[in-house]
Amino acid sequence: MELSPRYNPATVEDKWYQIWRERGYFRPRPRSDQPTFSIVMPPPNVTGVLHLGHALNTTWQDILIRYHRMRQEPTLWVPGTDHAGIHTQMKVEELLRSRGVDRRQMGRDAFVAEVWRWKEQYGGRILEQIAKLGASVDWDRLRFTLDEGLSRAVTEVFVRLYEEGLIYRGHYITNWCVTCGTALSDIEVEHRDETGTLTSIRYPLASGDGAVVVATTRPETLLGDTAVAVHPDDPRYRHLIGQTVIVPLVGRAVPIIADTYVDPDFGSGAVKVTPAHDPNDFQMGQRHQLPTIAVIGEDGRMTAEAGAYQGLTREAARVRVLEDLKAEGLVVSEEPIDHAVGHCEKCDSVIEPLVSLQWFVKVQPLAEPAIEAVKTGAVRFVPERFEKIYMNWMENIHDWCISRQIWWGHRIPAYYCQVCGNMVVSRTAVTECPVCQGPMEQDPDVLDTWFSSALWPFSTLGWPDATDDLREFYPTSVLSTGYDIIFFWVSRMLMQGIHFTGQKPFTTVLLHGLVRDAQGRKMSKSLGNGVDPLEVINKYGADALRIALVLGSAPGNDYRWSWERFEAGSHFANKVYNAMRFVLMNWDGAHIPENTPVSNYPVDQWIWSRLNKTIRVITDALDHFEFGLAAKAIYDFFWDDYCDWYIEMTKVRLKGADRERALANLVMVGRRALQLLHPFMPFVTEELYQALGPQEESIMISEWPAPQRERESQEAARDVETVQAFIRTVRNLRAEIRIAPQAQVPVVAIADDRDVLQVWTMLAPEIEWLLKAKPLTLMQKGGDAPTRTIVGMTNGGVVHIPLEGLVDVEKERERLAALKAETLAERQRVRARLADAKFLQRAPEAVVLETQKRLEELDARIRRLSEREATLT
RNA sequence: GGGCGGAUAGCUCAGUGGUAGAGCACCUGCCUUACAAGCAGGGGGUCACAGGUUCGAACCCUGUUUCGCCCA
Repeated sequence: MELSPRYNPATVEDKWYQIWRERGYFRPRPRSDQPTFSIVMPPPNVTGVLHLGHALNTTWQDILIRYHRMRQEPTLWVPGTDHAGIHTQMKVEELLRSRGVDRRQMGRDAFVAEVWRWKEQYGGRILEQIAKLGASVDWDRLRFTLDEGLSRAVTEVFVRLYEEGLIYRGHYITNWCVTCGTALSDIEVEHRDETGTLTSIRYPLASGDGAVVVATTRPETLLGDTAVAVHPDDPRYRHLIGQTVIVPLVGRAVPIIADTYVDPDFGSGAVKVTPAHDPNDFQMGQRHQLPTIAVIGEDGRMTAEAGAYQGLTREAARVRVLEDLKAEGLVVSEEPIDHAVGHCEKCDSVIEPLVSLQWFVKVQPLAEPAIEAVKTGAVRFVPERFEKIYMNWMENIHDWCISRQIWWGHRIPAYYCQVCGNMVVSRTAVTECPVCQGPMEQDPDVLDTWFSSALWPFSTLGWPDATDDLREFYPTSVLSTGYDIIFFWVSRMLMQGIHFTGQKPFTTVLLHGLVRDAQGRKMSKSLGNGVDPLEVINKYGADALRIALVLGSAPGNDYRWSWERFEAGSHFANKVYNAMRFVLMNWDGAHIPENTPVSNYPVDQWIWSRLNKTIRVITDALDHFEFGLAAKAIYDFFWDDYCDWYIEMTKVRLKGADRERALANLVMVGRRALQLLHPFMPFVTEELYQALGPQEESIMISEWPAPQRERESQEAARDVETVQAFIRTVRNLRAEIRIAPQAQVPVVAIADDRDVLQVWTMLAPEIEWLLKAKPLTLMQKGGDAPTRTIVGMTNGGVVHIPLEGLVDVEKERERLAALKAETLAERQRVRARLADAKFLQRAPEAVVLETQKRLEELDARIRRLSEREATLT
């Protein structure tokens, strides 16, 4: 077989992805009584472009999916995209604006049609990118949150919640984005500390008898003040409660009220109350039946209620109000203050709390079972610590504002009579008022995008219909996502899933961290510190990207990307490729059946021991979502054990009579190594597995390897380790005296006893081969020790490299002395430990035995060193 | 203010009661025909600090410092 010495991922990856897809491997195998394994992919935004965070998450999921598929479980991974309401609308609006078109001119229907056109054209991009990663998703089950079926689920949920009294409509204060022109939920607001000015303003008492000073960071809202509040127990103000003050500039007489919300230690201990523009003031307003006067409008400008200030932006109004207050001598003080300011998650403008008519979900009744599910362990977070974060949030949850004043999304299924105002919430369109037969119009608002995402685990499987998919694959097994959307998404899926299906939507919540740059900064467009995964794939291949993302990643931990990591990944892909290329160059292609007789050759038994252990480690790690550990285990096995030792040791047998047996084991172990590696690096492993004469049509559907104890031997493993130590010792000596690796050199080794000699002798061909040791003389202690040599200590004996005429006796003596000092120091430590009665008494027997063995070896080494020193001439 | 996480080799990070690890970087020698995207060898760490528990602590507990995140 002709193979290039360099692995070229580009020629391999697309080919295999297409074949897998055509052959239907991504679809779940037919039903059986076996438990199924299923994941619904977190739907990326249709506007999205793949970034490293997606790549990491997709890789993790694909690893799990491929692993479970190889375990022969019916396995399903559902792909899809999210319509991403505000986000997509903004994007298309921007596009239209560049063409000089405003959406309001177009009208709703034309605009929505435009967004659909955009979606059809670009919405599939991110899916193609996910395919490039090798994601083995079932494309036949591709879903979109605005699909007909999913929209039906959304309507059904809305109507049912409404009927159950868990959805209501009303005038409440909500977070309003003046730029996006819509209400937002609490979690869509990002609070950031900013330095503002705390202005203390004097409000004269109506009695003319003095004044009350209040402090505020938003003087412009004073125009809408309808009270001043103090703490009921504050002795400074107790006598004023119930009195009236005059709001400056507007001259409005408002009461002084008592409310425990007021913090007596903040500012003057008295606060102005603006129910229309502050959530806490709104609450106080409700408690005290205060009027609500909106002085700031939905466009962020002052309303008619603001009188002379009407039409000014809120920022300009702040300046003017301050000027006017100063002119009247009412400003007592101004001092800088750090305080949290809310910003729109999407557009970053400062959020304006406003009172408006919105739809809300009453969350608490839904939250309770969702809390319970995590408490009882029915749903588990990985890593566990996020359960606390989830609980904390859920136990303090607020009602959820779900209406958005935009056009792209699921329209609220509420209809209003244009004549009598009657409202109907309905699964189907209502055109005629059931009360007065007047014309009905649907609510213009759409639902929060997360409302539909919350249904994703069951809506994608066909709910509300009782489909086979639901029966078979719901609850899903794992939900893998970033810890940053636990509140937005995970909590809501749990609530809705349990409420509507009676079952948890998933068993495990697997959380990955943020992907950051090498300096630990978040990736952002403005910093330009991100990297396009496609660029990495083009440069190094998807396999390299995947293994680099997984090596050293752990649930919940942030990941720092760097080109070096990707490069290391591509080196490994190349290593794997070349190892198999070596096997293929030697192998004539003859069938090597899986029931090939067990080899009793120690090196073969050793590699099987290593392989079996690796299988156990990887399997256990994957079962516990320890991707980094699993990847490390196969990486180390492949590179260190299989390549650096097994292949190298096997080369000598490939030249001799034992060639067939060596090859058979090379191939069999190689196949299994590829299988273990397949979930991590699907493409290169398939390419090579096919070349190695597969037992199955594809590695993807081959059976996950099980340890084969009959092929391993603990004794052989120990013997090979003894020889490895021998080889390392000699290599060390050779390096020290600068003997070129390919230069032949005589080696004389003296074993302490017959057992050691036997082990060495048994593997003499490998020793000779790997060390270029010629002649290799193995003997037992007692004969004539060679002179004029340099020596090294190894387990059970001493090795000599004779250097007739080249040995500097003085230098060698120094070297030996240093070595001996080191060994003595170590023996001292080990002896001290063994002299401790408590250690002997309390440490596990195995540890004690190991320590004793170690002391014996150290004793032996010191003996050998002394003997050598004595004979050095 | 409350909570969470990190602090381990020059850099990025694994490890998690029993002799400190990897990748990259560095030094030395090698194109030893699978791989120079490689091989062999090497240097480099009071595992943030202080106490405690333990026969034994990088690992468990307490506190401190410091960086970061989330919530209010």
